Amino acid sequence: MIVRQAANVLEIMEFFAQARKPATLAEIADHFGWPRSSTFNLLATLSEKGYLYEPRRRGGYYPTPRWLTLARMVSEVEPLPPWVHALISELSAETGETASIVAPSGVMAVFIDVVESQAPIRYFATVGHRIPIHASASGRALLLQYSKEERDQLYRKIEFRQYGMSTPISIEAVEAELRNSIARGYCQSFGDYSRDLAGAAIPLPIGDRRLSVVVAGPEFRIGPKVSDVASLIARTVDRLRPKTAA
Amino acid sequence: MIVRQAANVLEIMEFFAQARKPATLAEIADHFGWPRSSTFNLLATLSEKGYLYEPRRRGGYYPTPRWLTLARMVSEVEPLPPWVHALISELSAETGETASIVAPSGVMAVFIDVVESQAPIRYFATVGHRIPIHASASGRALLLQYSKEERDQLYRKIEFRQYGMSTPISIEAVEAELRNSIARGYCQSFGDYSRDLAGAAIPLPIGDRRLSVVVAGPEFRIGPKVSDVASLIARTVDRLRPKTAA
DNA sequence: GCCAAACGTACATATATGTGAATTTATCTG
DNA sequence: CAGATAAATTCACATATATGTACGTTTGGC
Repeated sequence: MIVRQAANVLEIMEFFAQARKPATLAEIADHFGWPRSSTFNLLATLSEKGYLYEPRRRGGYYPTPRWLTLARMVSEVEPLPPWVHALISELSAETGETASIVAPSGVMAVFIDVVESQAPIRYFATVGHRIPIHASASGRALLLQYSKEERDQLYRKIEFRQYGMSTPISIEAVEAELRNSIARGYCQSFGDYSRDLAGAAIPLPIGDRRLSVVVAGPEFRIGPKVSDVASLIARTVDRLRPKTAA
Repeated sequence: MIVRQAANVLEIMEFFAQARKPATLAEIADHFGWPRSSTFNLLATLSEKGYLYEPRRRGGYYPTPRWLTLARMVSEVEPLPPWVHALISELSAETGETASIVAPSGVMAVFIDVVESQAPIRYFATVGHRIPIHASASGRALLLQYSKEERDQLYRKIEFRQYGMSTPISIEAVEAELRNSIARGYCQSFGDYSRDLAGAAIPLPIGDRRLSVVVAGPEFRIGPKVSDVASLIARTVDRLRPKTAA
């Protein structure tokens, strides 16, 4: 069950991140198609808790810096080493595609750092974006770091659906693709989950964290050069990763 | 009306900001005394939206860096000029008390930047903290920047309550205190709202934003030296504020 | 390797909550 | 400056939602 008002808080936050300016109750209510009265209650709650304020008289609401304070406190724990962000910046610059760091979350894979392509046609991903772990290059690069038992446990929770033509729709199909990936030296996906989207990924264990790096973009651009992209990723990781790292 | 599940999202976020480590469903449910089933729904919602993930197998939930991404986007708009944070850092260091920047929000005043005292007994305030605008030194320093008409409009919404012995409980009392503040050259408060708490504040208009600076601490420490603190604030502002500023 | 205890998940139902209509308050216009 | 218009707020009621209960799953102890 989805908790509506919890989701609404996030929607409001995303709204302000886009709008980048204060918004009145009416504007927010209209934007989301919410009743004014409900919007009033929500905004009042967020204000009361110190997360929204009215910077100018009658100038509407805006988030307080409290979000930033909290987000910083939370993100200071186990921050990604700086070379990891440098890695995807460089990969994105070199390939012209979107490069990301991905972490596991149950049966899903979550983007935890993203550098977007600058191309007009590009893979649009954001931090927090989620994709099925078994139906994506980056996800399978995570699965490669699991033991067989761990994978088996996961498989039981996965609901196999045919997202695209090449989606693996059985445990055996996933395991086969994992074996191929090992042989190939990297993971790849061609529209497994999102149409027209292709990507190359490799595992990126950091400390005891199981992460992966992925470069993804439209199939017609990535397709011809997957293996080049994959080896670029591998070489760049080799170069940037501190030699002493665990 | 307070929207419970909206507030709960914030509580969870604050919980993680304190805990600074992943927490399982059970831990979170127990911490707040929430039913497991409700907690499950909430966590599922936050996960689905990409704000929570499970970094390790069976290692519990933790916020994704998405919070940070959004908070940054939001806070990049009209950031406080760097000298403003330097101002309160210096004031806190010099006085040993908590120094803050405060903004108006309806009948309340909100802390938008805080440097906390290092003293064992200190004023504990955080960004997002709210106090009644009429019953605080910093709030009245905001009111001084309002026109009489604007103040009158505000007064109608204020619910005058006797928070402490010196709380102004009428429009006339507030106006009188504002006159005193002008004569004195700064605003002060002795337990107007919080017991044993005293502070000195002055207006700090920045661009078209009406802000104020306040130094606050326990009455026994601040009391004897309010006017010294106030003039220190004024001098420091004069020194740090760019001369060309609007 | 088994058992027990803890944890995570699904679902029907009572209830807290979101909503539409009405009221008050503020802003715009001529 | 008054009348009109739009926004913000309040409140009672129907309904969507949080929860108690029950079930399945995982883990750690022996």
